[in-house]
Amino acid sequence: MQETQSMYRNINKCLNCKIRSKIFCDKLNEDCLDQISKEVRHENLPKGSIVLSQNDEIFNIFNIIHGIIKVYQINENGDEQIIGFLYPGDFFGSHEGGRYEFYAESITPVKLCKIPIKEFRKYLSLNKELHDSFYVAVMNELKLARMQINILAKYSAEEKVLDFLKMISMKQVGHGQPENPINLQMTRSDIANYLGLKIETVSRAITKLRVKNIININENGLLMLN
Amino acid sequence: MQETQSMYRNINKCLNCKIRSKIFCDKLNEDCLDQISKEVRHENLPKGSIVLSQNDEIFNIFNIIHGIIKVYQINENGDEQIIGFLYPGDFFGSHEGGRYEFYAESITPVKLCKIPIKEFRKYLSLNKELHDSFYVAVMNELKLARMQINILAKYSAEEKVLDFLKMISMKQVGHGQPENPINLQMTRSDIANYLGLKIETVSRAITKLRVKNIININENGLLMLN
DNA sequence: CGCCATTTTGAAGGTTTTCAATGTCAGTGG
DNA sequence: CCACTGACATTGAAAACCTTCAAAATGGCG
Repeated sequence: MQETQSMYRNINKCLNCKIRSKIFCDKLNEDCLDQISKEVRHENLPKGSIVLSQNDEIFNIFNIIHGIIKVYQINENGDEQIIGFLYPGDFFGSHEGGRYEFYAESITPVKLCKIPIKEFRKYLSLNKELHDSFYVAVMNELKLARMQINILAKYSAEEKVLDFLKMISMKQVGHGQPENPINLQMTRSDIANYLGLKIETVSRAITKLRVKNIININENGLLMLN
Repeated sequence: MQETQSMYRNINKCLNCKIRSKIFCDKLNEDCLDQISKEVRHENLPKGSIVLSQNDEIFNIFNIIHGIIKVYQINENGDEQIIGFLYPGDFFGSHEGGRYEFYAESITPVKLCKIPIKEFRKYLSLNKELHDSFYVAVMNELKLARMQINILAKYSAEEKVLDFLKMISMKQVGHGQPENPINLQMTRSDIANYLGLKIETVSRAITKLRVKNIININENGLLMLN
């Protein structure tokens, strides 16, 4: 009886997963979903939780069901460098070499789907579609990294901030939110770090954009005026 | 007779490939190497050749046997952004979505191994080790992209240039050259573009490093004095 | 309400860029 | 053989931009 109930819950967890259509799990058939849902755990974490740490051994990979994660590396000088903000439907935690290559920290309360890497690898080798889908996800990471390179190398502070706002707007759309208003859950400090600027410079850039009527800030949040 | 000779040449091409130990082809057994060597073409191109173009349909992927390739994207503003320099043993040309995501241009005379993507995919799906090896190569690209992000976001012009020199030195070692002297085959303009600086700033940074006795430039090339 | 953390604003200082000129080097033709 | 040319690199000075340091304003939360 309890067994049945447990299985029922498990099936629900993956089969009825809100973000499944957006991720590689979409490639799994009902049987697979049934099986893997016995292995995955859902975790609710408060804002500011370190989900995984650079150089730690990889035991799990994660999908974001709800909330926002910031991803950063500590470089050889001991400086923190943010390399991405992840939204519902994004995954993280798979790296070559057995160890995580960055820190992942929640900047809002989050709900995560935690998949043991060992189980996941099993499904990867069994399911070619899953494998391909996973490859697409990695290539997408690469695409995002190169977008960040383009922003860092080319643009002025004002352009960087504007581009950042557009990117966040797109991320929102990606998980079913409206593109406007833009909900900046991260601090100015995080934005500055991501863009290779100082916090005061980001603040001034936002002010300039406001004065130029490119954006507007009111009680509803930050609005893009195009 | 001619058939035999042709096959013999083909076997030689992959089996005796100078860079095989450094790339995913290393995972193929002799039978596979024999088969695939019938599909690959070796191409010798002069300096300044555009090997592939952003947004073009993908027909081939490439391994570098000899020479140096620069890889760059044209962003929405029409600006060129260099995202990497590739050396013998590096591969390029595989992207998600069926179209190349960057330009690849030789900055020295190059010898390339050109593999039809269709054939390559066939071997990928047949050979799990090859698949894994290929995945490692993609993850390595991601690692390099993130190194570039760290350099672009954090460092001063002088630190950027010094880091660039170290990176090129490592690349040299990676394909069997000594770490010193550093052979800068790319122009100052390319270095500046890669580092998000102007050519004059790169030039000044190199001068500063020379004055500080961190590097030395003589008829042998650029020497790192550590 | 008042505290603390975060954000904004101001002014001075520092670094990089811009514009301009000079220097270097390889290839070409007189 | 040497001057000329064009591409690339270096240097100088002024301007622009970003950072630093300092102070004021804002906003969430006990």
